[in-house]
Amino acid sequence: MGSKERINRHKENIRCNILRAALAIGKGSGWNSVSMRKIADSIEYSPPAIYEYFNSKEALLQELARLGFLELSQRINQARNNSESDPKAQLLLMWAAYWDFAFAEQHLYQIMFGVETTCCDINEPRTDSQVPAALFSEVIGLLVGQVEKAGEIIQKYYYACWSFVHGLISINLIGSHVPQKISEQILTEAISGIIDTLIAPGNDLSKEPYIEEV
Amino acid sequence: MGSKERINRHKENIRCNILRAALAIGKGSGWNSVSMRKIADSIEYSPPAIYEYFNSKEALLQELARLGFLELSQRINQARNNSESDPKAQLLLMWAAYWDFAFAEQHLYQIMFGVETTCCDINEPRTDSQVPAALFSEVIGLLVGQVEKAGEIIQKYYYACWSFVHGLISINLIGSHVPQKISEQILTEAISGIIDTLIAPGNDLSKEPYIEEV
DNA sequence: CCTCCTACCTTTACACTGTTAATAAAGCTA
DNA sequence: TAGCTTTATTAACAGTGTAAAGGTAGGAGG
Repeated sequence: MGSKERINRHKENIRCNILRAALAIGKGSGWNSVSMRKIADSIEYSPPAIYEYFNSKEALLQELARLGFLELSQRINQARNNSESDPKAQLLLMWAAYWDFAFAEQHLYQIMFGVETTCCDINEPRTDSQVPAALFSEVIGLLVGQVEKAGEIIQKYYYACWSFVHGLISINLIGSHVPQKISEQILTEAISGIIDTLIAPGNDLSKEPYIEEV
Repeated sequence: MGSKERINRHKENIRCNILRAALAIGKGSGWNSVSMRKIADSIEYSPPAIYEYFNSKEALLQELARLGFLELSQRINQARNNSESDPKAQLLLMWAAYWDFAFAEQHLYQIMFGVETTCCDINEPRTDSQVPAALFSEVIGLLVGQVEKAGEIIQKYYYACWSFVHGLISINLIGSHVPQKISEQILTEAISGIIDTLIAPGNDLSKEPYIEEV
């Protein structure tokens, strides 16, 4: 009864080919021109055959985005493990990894965070997309220490860094002719600056208005 | 021959109706479901009639985006004029105006900066979209003063602020459940922080690597 | 006043799109 | 071998952007 596994392997293979084809078309001609028929053409199947593997085009693209988050998380994790144990240095390298991913996989980044794609169905858990946040938060936690309301402080600083990095990436991807070198310089300086305000002694974070209400 | 003007007025009116209809549909059901036929239905014309006024659907949406940039620029300008003449206070209010616009006109903001829409044709000048940058740069220039390489410093700080604000807005629009109050707090603190590093005495900006090469 | 011409608009049509229903073929199970 | 399940196909539907052809009304010139 090994045939069952062979068939499963075969199906998995087709599924993978579909994803690969979609990604290739997206990279080559933009996500707008990705169509079920073109994918079908590419894998030499009829268009409805794809629906055996994905419920809809939207689901297919979401799966691609999910794989993107997997890869992104891996890169961030790797950046952390490859560096010394100083949390600030770790954070800088992790954000650099995020940055590098966004440009190495521009098209994946677009469906992961593109306005039109992601904002629609927030019903489902989307756990994979939350892994990066967890990774960063953990390291930020090392800097914050065991203070009161640490969770909220961590969240706040994570969002601050993420906003900055994501914004800088978006602006670069849109094509606003900022030299990449300058962007990278802005990136490291800003992240470094945010972290410094975080670990500055005497910076009583608990004085923030929204935390005040105990 | 005043009829010529009446006709022109009439045409301008139809053109305006088309834009209004497109915006209404976009606001109501998302930009993906905006179609020439629905617009035509809404203004009670046949679909090809729209092509008398806009060369393509893309051009129509781009015109909407252009109007968005006009409105945005107006708001930023107003924020500056309504405030005292302290450049830092001005900048904070101007970015607040940018922020408010993004949420008051979420859908406009999406076509103005949506990944898929904007990144395609950068051939044309897109002058209207560059007005905000000019407005901010002017005020940043007041803080920088008449130092060497002022232009590059201004550009750098403008991009730093813009990235941050745009990133925070994007993340909020995507729907990542950050309480808006916290976002606004992050916003003002970060912008204020960036400006402070800018006007900090002894902060020799000309020491930056990319400026060094005289 | 009549003709012509131009601008505007509609109908029709084409080549696409995502997706579904009906159908055929192939392979495993009994 | 008979039947059932799985997998793929063809045909079709509703919708998309857009181009070409046709008509119709209103102003211009005789």
